[in-house]
Parts: sequence; structure tokens; C-alpha cells
Amino acid sequence: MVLQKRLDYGFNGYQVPAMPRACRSARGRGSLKRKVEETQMGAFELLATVAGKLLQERETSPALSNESARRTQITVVEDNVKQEQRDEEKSLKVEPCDQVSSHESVVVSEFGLQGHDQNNNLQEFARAQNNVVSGPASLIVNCDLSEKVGSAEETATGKSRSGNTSSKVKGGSTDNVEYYKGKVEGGIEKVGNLINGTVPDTCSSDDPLESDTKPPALVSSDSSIEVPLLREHLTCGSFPGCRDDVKLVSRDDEENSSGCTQPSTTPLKASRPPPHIEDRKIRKLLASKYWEVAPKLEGELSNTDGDMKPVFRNRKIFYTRQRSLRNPCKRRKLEKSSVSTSDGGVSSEGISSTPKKGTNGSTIGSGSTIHGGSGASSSSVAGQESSSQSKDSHVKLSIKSFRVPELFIEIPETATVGSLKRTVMEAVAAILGEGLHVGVLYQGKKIRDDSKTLLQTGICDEDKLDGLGFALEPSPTNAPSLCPKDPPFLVPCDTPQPLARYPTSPALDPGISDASPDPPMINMANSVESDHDSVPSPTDMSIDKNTPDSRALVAVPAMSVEALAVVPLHRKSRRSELVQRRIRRPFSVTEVEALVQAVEKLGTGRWRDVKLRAFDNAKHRTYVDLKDKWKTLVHTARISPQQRRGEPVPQELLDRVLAAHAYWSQQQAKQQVKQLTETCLLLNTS
DNA sequence: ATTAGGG
DNA sequence: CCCTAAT
Repeated sequence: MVLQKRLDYGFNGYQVPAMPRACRSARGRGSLKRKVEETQMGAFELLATVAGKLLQERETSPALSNESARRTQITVVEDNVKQEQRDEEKSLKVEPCDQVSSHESVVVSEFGLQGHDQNNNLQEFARAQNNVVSGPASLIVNCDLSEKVGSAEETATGKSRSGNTSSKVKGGSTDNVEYYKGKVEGGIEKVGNLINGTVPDTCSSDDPLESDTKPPALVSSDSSIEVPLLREHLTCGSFPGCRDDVKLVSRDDEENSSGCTQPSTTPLKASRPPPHIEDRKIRKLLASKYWEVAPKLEGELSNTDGDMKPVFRNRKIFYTRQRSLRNPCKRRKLEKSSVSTSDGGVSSEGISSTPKKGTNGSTIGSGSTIHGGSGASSSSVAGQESSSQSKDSHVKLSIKSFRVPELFIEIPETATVGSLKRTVMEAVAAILGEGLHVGVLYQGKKIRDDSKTLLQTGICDEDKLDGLGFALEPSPTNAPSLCPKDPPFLVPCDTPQPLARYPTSPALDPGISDASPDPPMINMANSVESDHDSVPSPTDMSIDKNTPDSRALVAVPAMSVEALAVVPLHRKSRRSELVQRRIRRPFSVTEVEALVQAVEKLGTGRWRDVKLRAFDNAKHRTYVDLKDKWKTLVHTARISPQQRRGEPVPQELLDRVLAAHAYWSQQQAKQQVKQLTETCLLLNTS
């Protein structure tokens, strides 16, 4: 193709729905920041699972792309009808596509306004499992006053990266993020954010519904809830060693990433990269200001270990929001002119005061977006709830939303909407992927000393919480200069000062395109092993079916930027078109156990049945996967233990593998013989 | 859609 | 895990 005209879109910021996260008592230093950060990560991850995926995959391989695309989609909405849509008028929103996955770490689920009721169950379920309280709109931070500001960051970061965080975050996802695009030219229009239902907390007050909805259990502790594994009784017959009463563990994660159902809304195809993609270039800029402030509201959740009691009502709020349609708000657009400039990353100005609390639920926030008016404000707010007095003296903060830093993308006019979506997604993912960290602003000042406690900084003072704001800022630490990305994609130049981050993003890009949500999953997997099992099968089942919409993503481990950086430019082009390779998800011992059981009973060659019997709930395990796994198990069983890699499989299981394999191979042979014999007989006869 | 195998 | 051929 020849030159294509390119359209540049400047996004002032994406608003990310706040993700409520339950925080455990963190005693460490800096827990506050971290918590916030962690939460965000979760949200981001949703949006951009990609980043995480990238990280994980980058080692592995070149191909990628689809999955991520599937999971998260970006929808382009044109509000105004002008035929020539002006760029300015378009709005994009990020929405999750897949089902919910719950895994350890961070889970984000979307609450769709779309309203499939079925989702509710799922979400609730997920929440219960995760102990997350989530409101679509807000992020809640509960910290010990004694904690130091810095610790939070560390915690969050570490956790997310490692993927093991116990706490989980959920956020609304579907519509969660919406931003409107600003104009490209120097000025950038700000975008309103809205979150689907989330935002409008205003509505929150309705109690009745909410209360019903939420399960009490959720409320309780932060700690994770264990879900009973599902077991099926199998009747065995064939394989000698098999007992009928044997139970198989049923699977695990259904939600996972891989098999995603596509979002109802947008067809996958749309998201797929059109051929031209390569051409498009994206420039992302990070504006200094990141997040917008939003009024907070929500109740907080607390989950402190100690007290569970009061929480309930708050929760209800969350639920309500999900879909309550009441709010028309969902999509309003706001326009703001904000210029983004760069502040350096964080601008304090943005802080808005929140309506502080008030009574719990009622709140406010009608337009979360609202604040934005100011422009690129960095953060938003925190509301708080009473805090100090409680025994623990915890400060509860509800962060309504963060605004994503401005970014620019450039894409050919000939590009498809789907590619635009993907491009934006990638850009978002890139930003998110980079190591953002949370900056804390209080009373107009940026608090840089992470060692101070909230008490020392005054953050525990309820009356002044309004002055508390958080901002996402590029991590100074990582800023790889590389721009591995394909040339086409990034064009760094544009970026204003804020670039600091930029570097990272590029790194992401490569991966990003393909990268997708999966990564997170993977992470989990490791830890998850048990997780699989734990996944509530029964519940799941119902849930899954019912709620296609919601999906959760697991937090992605932070990626090492380095790694990203490493990723080469070259692949990108192809990958964008290629389908992303599924994330690698090693079989857990539990899964192996289930597989062995099923094969003992059903034999080899009936993978479909094996799948149904033992992995019906594990959507990411296809019969082909099971067949392949069996193949590898047989191989593993035959090699010396020293040569085995990965999570060790109990010898006992391997022995069973060999036994079953031998048995069924024999059976198969017999069958063949029999058939041949019969055939011959027939021939002879005739 | 499944199965079987090679890569 | 992916890809394919053959069912």
C-alpha cells in the first residue's frame, strides 16, 4: 500500500474504573501507595491484559495476539452522528471480553450494564471467592495508619508481579473505562470517563436491592475463601485399577483465558488485525497528568480481619451499581479541555475533593468524571470513611478512578475499526504495562517520602481526606530506552515531556499486540494449581453458562521491563496478524490426577469424553490439550526423574500413566486385531 | 467436531 | 502448544 493517511488521535486519558480492592492489613511500609497501585494494576490489567501477557509470552514466542484481543476490547462509540465523524467526537471504551476468571491474584470482573443477569451470580461468586469487594467504580484502600506511604507501592508491585497476591481486585470492566478522545491538536480534550454503571455512584444509595444481592459471605474477611473442589464420582470400569467410586477432581479454571468467549458486543473479528495494521503507527504519549479525579464514594469495604461486621451495607452498594441502569450516566461525555501538558507525571492539581463520605452509600459521585473538568488532573480522589476510630485505626479510602495518562495513536485511515480498537488497546496496554507507580498527593503536595506513616502525613485525618489524591506516574525505575517496537508503531517523538514512561511502553508494544489477557492467567496458574481444583466447579458451571460476560483477569505479574525491551521489533508485524499463541498453562498435579483417572476409565482415544468427564469446567483445556498432556505424561513417566522438568508429578501418578497407557494400548491393539479378523472373515465369506 | 501425530 | 491430515 502506499502511503496512507493517518489519523492521529490523542487521548487525554483513559479513565480506569477504580478497582476496589480489599486490602489486607499491611503492615509494611508504604502499604498505602502500593495498595492503590495494586488496585490499579488490576484494573489495567483488565484493560490490558496484554501487557501481562506480553511479559510472559515474550520469552516464548513470537506469535500472539489474538487472545489478548479477545479478552479486552475496545469499543468505539460514536456519539455524534455526523457523518464525518470528527475524531473528537468519538469515544472509546475499554471493555473486557471474556469470562471471568478467578484466580489468585487480581481478578477483575466486569459488571456489564448490558445486563445479563446471569452475570450477577458469577460476579458474586467471584467476589466471594476472592473476598473482594468491588464496586465497579471505586477503589478502596484500607490501610493501617501506621503504615508508611511507600510500603503500599512495594506491596502492590511485588504482588502483582509475582502473581500471588492474596487479595484480589475486581473492577467493573465492561464499560468501565471510557474515554473520549480529545482532539489531537495541541489541546486535548479531556474525556469523560464513565463507567458504566459504576460511576454513578449516586445511585448507590439504594439499599434494598443491593442488600439482597450480595451474599453475606462476601463481606467477611479479606482472606481468601476456599472453594471446595468439585469432584465427580466416576464410575470406572475398564481400567483394572480404576475404582468406580473414584473421584476426579474436576477442573479448575474455567474462566481462563484461553477459551474466551467473545464478547457479545463486538465480534472478535473486529478486533482482529486487519492486514494494514502493520502500517499503522501508534504514538503514545504519556501526559504528565494521569488520572482524573473522581469523587469517591462507595462504601468501603473493609475487610479487616477483625471486623467484618459493618461492611455489609457498603457492599450492597457495590452490587447495585453493577448494572443498575439507573444511571444514565454511563455514557455521558464530557469534554474538557485539558491540555495536557506534562507535568511531570503527576500533577497535583487534579485532586479533587470528594464528597467525603457521607454516609455510606449515598454518594455521590454522580459524575465521576466530573472532576475532570479541571483538566488533566492527576488523581482523583479519595473519599474516606470514617476511620480512625476504629480499633485498628485504619484509613479507608475510596478512589473513584484514575485517569490514564494521555496517549496518542496514529493509524491509517484505511485501518478498520477493529484495528483501531486494537491499537488503542495496545496503547493502553503499553502504558499500563510499564511500571506505573502510584504517587500520593496530599493537601496539594506530593508526598515523596515513602517512609512516613499516614499518621505522620496527616492522611488519617478525615476532614482532610479530600485533599488526598493519587496519581499514576511512570516509574522512574524502569525506563528502558529501547523501543523495540516496530518502527511503525511507536513514534516516540511526539511525546512531550512526560515521556519518561514512554520507553517502557514501547517495550510493551511488541508483545502487546499479541499480548493479551492471558498472561495473568498464567501467573496464576502456578500458584493456582490448587486453584484449579479449587475452582468451584458446581458453581462455576452454572455461572459459566450464565455469565459469559463477566470475566476476570488475573493480575499480571509485573513484567520486567527489560524483558520487554528485549523483544524485537521484527516480529511485531507478523504477530499482529497472527493469532496469538495461547498462554502456557502447565498442568497442575491435580489436573494430572484428574486426567489419569479419566484415562484409566475411558482409555486413550476418547479425548472428547475425557475432557467432558474431567475437564468440563476447564475451558482452557481442550481435548487436544488433554491428548497432548497424556502424550507428555507418558513420555515423562518413561524418562528419569532427573530429566523431568516443571512441577514434579508424583511417581505414583506416573506409574498409573504407564499402566493405563499399556493397558489401553493393548486394548487398542486387540480391537484392531479384532476388526481385521472380522474384515477378513467377511471377505472370505463373501 | 474429533482424533492422531508430527513439529 | 500448534498445525494438519484424516475422519
